[in-house]
Amino acid sequence: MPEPLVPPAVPPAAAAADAGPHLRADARRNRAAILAAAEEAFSTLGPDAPVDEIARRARVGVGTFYRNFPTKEALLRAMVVAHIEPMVEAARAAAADDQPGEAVFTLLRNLARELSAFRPVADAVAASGMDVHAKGGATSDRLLAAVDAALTRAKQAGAMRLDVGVDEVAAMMGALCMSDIAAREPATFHRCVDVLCDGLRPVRAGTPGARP
Amino acid sequence: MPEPLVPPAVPPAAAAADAGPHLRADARRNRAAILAAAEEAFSTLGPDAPVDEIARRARVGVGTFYRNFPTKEALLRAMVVAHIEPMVEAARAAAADDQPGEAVFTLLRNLARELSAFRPVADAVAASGMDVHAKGGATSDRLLAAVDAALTRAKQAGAMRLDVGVDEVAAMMGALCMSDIAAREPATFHRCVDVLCDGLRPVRAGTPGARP
DNA sequence: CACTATACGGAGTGATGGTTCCGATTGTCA
DNA sequence: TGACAATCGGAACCATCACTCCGTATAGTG
Repeated sequence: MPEPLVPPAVPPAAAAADAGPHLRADARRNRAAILAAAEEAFSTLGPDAPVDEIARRARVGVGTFYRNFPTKEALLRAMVVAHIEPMVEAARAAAADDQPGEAVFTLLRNLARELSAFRPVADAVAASGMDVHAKGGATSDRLLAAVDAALTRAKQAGAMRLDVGVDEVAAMMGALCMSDIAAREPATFHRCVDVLCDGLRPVRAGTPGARP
Repeated sequence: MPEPLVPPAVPPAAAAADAGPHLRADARRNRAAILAAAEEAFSTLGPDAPVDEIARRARVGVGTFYRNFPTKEALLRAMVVAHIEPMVEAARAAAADDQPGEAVFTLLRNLARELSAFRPVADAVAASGMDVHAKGGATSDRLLAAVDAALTRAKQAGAMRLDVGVDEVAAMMGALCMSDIAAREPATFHRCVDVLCDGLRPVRAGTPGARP
């Protein structure tokens, strides 16, 4: 629990990208610009896009960068939560859906899309030494838990085979979305996601297998 | 074509890690030591292990490093072919096997093992800018072709569903083996490979789905 | 065993990138 | 509107890293 206590009576301040309690208008604008620029820079320039370049794209000096994020790692952490939070929401919604069967599969397809958008950031995180399973642990655990809940409900509804767990699903989804196939061959990528989803459905006798 | 002409009548010199035609004994030893050290360094220190560190682990000066490999990229290329060549062999053997059905699946399991050993190198290649689909293109294309042949024979033998191609198989195998699940959770990883293989078998009516 | 071509080691170089510092600028409140 | 405090910009700093150079050591040969 990083937040100590007494959140200063400004509960839902900025949903955009949770900044501190009371930033000056330009500061807030700059912070958002930096986040957007970083997103673009990592996508375009690869996992180790320089800070100077990110600042340049945000039309901001490096000084401003380091006032908003004490270190490059801090920026990455912020980007991670910005990406993962919506996924957690989606997973929770799917777990609460009253048609759990189809909900998981649409969830998985949505996660596939968002995870592959997340890839450049994940690569940057990996390249910068800090490993996700220590730093972002809390966040990614929450995602796993939410997905697990959705899977469980789908199993209860008989829409999913029982002999695969979150670990396997997460591993395969993660692997697929972090691979460069997602960016390079969208068509093949979607085929793979579909195959994966098909593979999660319970094996029914008499299912016609191959399409012509 | 970097080699001009007149290879000095020493055709099959070194199979270990194709060095030049006639190196002095210590030079040859050092080259091998560097390759081994690099393997270890990339595994331990991550994709951008410094050249100095590789040389140190090989108990060799940086000068020696650069005499054996004109550039870090050259080292990476050498490592790539060193990894991929045996896989090509294995794939060809599988394609020539007289039991194509089971041969593909053991091939895939072996490839899974060797691909995950290859991962640190692949990451280093990716991190160093040069992308595999241009530089190592020739080599990886040969691997793809060999695997394709094996798949085709398996399909002819009726051991594999017809509606997936090399692209899908390569994408999923690559994704799975390049993900960190292989290193972090070997058990889960093997489960996933098994699931993938199962998914490639033709869908037979009446197959009992979930194990208890 | 002596001699020479070849290989060795590691200090030095230039470039790149993360981080700091401080004078100039600008938003905000009285 | 005026003044203060917070923010801005970017030059400067330091560490890291790929790569070069050159004096020294050694393998291979007659």
